[in-house]
Amino acid sequence: MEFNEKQIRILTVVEKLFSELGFDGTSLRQIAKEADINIAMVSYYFGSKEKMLESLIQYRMGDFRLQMDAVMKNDELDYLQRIDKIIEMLIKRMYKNRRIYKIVHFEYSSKSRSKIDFKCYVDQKKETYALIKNFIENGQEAGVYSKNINIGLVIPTILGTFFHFLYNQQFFAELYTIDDEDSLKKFTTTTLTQHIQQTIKALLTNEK
Amino acid sequence: MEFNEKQIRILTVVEKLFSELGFDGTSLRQIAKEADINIAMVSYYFGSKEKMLESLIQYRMGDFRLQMDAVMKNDELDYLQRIDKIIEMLIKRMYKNRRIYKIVHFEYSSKSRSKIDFKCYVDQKKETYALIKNFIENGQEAGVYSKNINIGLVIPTILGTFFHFLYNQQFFAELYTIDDEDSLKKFTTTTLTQHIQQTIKALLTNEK
Amino acid sequence: MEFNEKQIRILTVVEKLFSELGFDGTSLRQIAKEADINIAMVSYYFGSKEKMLESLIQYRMGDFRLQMDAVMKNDELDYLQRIDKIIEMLIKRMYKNRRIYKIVHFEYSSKSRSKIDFKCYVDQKKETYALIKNFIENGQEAGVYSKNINIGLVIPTILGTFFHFLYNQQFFAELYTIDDEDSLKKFTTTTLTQHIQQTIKALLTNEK
Amino acid sequence: MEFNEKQIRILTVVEKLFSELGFDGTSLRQIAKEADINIAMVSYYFGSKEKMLESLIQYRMGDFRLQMDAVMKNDELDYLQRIDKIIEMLIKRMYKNRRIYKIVHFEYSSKSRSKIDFKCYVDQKKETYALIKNFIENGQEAGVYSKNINIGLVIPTILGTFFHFLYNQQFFAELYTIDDEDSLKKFTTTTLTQHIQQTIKALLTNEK
DNA sequence: GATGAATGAGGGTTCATTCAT
DNA sequence: GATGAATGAACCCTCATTCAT
Repeated sequence: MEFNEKQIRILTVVEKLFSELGFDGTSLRQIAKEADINIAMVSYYFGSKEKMLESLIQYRMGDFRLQMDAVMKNDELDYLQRIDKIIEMLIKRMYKNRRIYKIVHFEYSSKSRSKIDFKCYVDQKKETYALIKNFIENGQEAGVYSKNINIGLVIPTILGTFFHFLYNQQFFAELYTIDDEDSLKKFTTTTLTQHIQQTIKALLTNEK
Repeated sequence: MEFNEKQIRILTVVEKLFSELGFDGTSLRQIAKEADINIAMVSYYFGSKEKMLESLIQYRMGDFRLQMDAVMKNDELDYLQRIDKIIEMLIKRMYKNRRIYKIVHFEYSSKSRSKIDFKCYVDQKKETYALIKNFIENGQEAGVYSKNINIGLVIPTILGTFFHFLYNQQFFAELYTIDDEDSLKKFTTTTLTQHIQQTIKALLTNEK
Repeated sequence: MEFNEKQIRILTVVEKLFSELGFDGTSLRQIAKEADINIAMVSYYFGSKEKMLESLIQYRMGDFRLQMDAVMKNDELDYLQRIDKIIEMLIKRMYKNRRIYKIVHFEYSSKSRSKIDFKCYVDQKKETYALIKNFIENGQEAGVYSKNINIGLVIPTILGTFFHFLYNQQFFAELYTIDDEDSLKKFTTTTLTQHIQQTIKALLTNEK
Repeated sequence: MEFNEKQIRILTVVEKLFSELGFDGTSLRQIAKEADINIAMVSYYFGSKEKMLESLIQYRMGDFRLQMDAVMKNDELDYLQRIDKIIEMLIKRMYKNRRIYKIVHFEYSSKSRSKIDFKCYVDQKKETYALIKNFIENGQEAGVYSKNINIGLVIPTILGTFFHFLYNQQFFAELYTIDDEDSLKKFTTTTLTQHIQQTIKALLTNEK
């Protein structure tokens, strides 16, 4: 499905508001006002509020799979360097798309949202899982990674650390003096990324 | 602040609905109906919807600090056994209170909820952080734990892994055949706990 | 009907709030809070909100008739001096009771308030009218006052001028630099009183 | 600001109900029912209950200034005839707009209504005052009117007499056998008007 | 294709009053 | 006699959506 310029303008506003105020906390009036469009446009373009969220997910989740393959098959790097690269890339992706992730995390885990189709999100999760699984298994066969690892839970550790940090940003802001978006981005791409890399490498290479 | 029997009944319903439908997604009428009370009771007892959430947080966050001290000072266990115990306890606590955590995670990270007082939650986070910090530093001084650790990010790794798993439960349900609350609880207290223990221990004891 | 100390305390608060916020604009909660009593006391003591207003009217309108007789029969003063005295007294009375008058003026002229019994107010109006009528007729027989006067409309002129000034106080505040209660009282008892005296005397003594 | 047909229909109902039941005593439901519109229309058209009152004031106070100029500059009439004309016109205007005046008198003098913008009303009052002031001063210079007059209080005397009569209509109904709207109008335009004309002329021409 | 007008439903809150104690 | 707890009804307002144009 293609989106025209106006639809994209709306979706950009929607993403911002949904991530800040939540799906139920955002009204179509706010969206219409902030996007400077008529309120009827929303229903007209997307059908309903729910459908609009689905469109947003689809719009944001579309172009993810491509990047990863490249990294994983890069033969110049060894397995430790490659996991560093993967984590770096995952965090960059999550940071860039943190808004849509927040929306999805919340709505996806709610019983009430059974009407919303999260196929795009789930598909992407499956792909990421498959890629990581394949990568770690190769590392295990190459004798670099420990065999005693619950592969399915590696991604929750990477992503979970990142998002838990993000959702408690106010709390960590004091601890690490993060006071604006720039410092947040910097902390994320340096300190936080390093911590996660360190953690995952320790897990993957630990003997016991 | 003390809560009487009726207030607790309401808060129990509120916790369930808020965690399933979100704060904005839950109406006072739903709460009143499910708790079998008059809708005016909500305002009467708590003042407002926002205050009701604060009361819920206060009610649930009240009795946490006590448990941890005991574990941390248990001299019979060595540092590796103690970190296992701590993680086990943290996960049990989070699992038990997963509903209120979900609510708080979402609302705490929303700009719109600046009116709500999350002091209880933040206080508890601070305490948990202080205890973990103290524990790890002791382990470092004892020469058991590596000195190259970002202590503030250890908790996000523990809690983040757990919650990311939880919020994507539908996804992992297929992977690990989790189909009801019992199997979820079992998986959490065994496989997931073990993974997190393994990860954190690897991180803490890793040389490099 | 007698009122005990607590009832009087309530009625004092009620008079203030009703005159500032109106009957419908004042809630029993506000009254209870300001009078520092339990909210149930209001219904308990007066039966209902409407009955409470009736009690207030009764309480305030009780002791009016006595003062006037004295002035009217004061033989030491001539008819021009006596009308001055009467107007002075009327304005003092109205100023002192301006709050209850405002309430009554509004509610008495409302169709919806047919439930409320304004007997006390009407009785007092009748008496005042009878006294003024008698006084002017005596003045006419004495040849001091003109015979071409609509006696029933003299009181509206006196009271109306006063209340119109009062109800548009904000407007006149600029014109006459009235900025607090003291300056209001001073203006009322001097300039405004003089204007009304001058007007009524001109009317009563005008030949044509 | 222009009002469409439907808005005017609503405002007509609003004026009637507000003047009979008061601002706080009238619910949007009553208005919606009587105007035969959906209750949401009120907020849709005017924004809020308060704004609706402002719109009503604006709607009613819009076209006043024009009439007066004509009368005041009518050179065919002498100063006594002209003050008669002015009073006649003022009373006609007030009678015609008695409802909105009642609403404004009450709400304008209430502390609670500080949110409502009475600019239109105040502006009109200022204009009327300026015109009367100018007219009387001209009469004084022409040697027709006494110089010993508090000009700012002449309008309260004219308007006050009228409104005090109106607000105590129930009382005067007995005295002057006024039992329907026709007899009220007749009394107002004849007897009451004459009384006020007589009073003001006596005041303006009185020597002392 | 796009939109202003309009609406039924429901939102959170406050109301005056009652009743058991 | 006095009061805290409780309630049904109503409050104003906003919601997502529809429909005629």
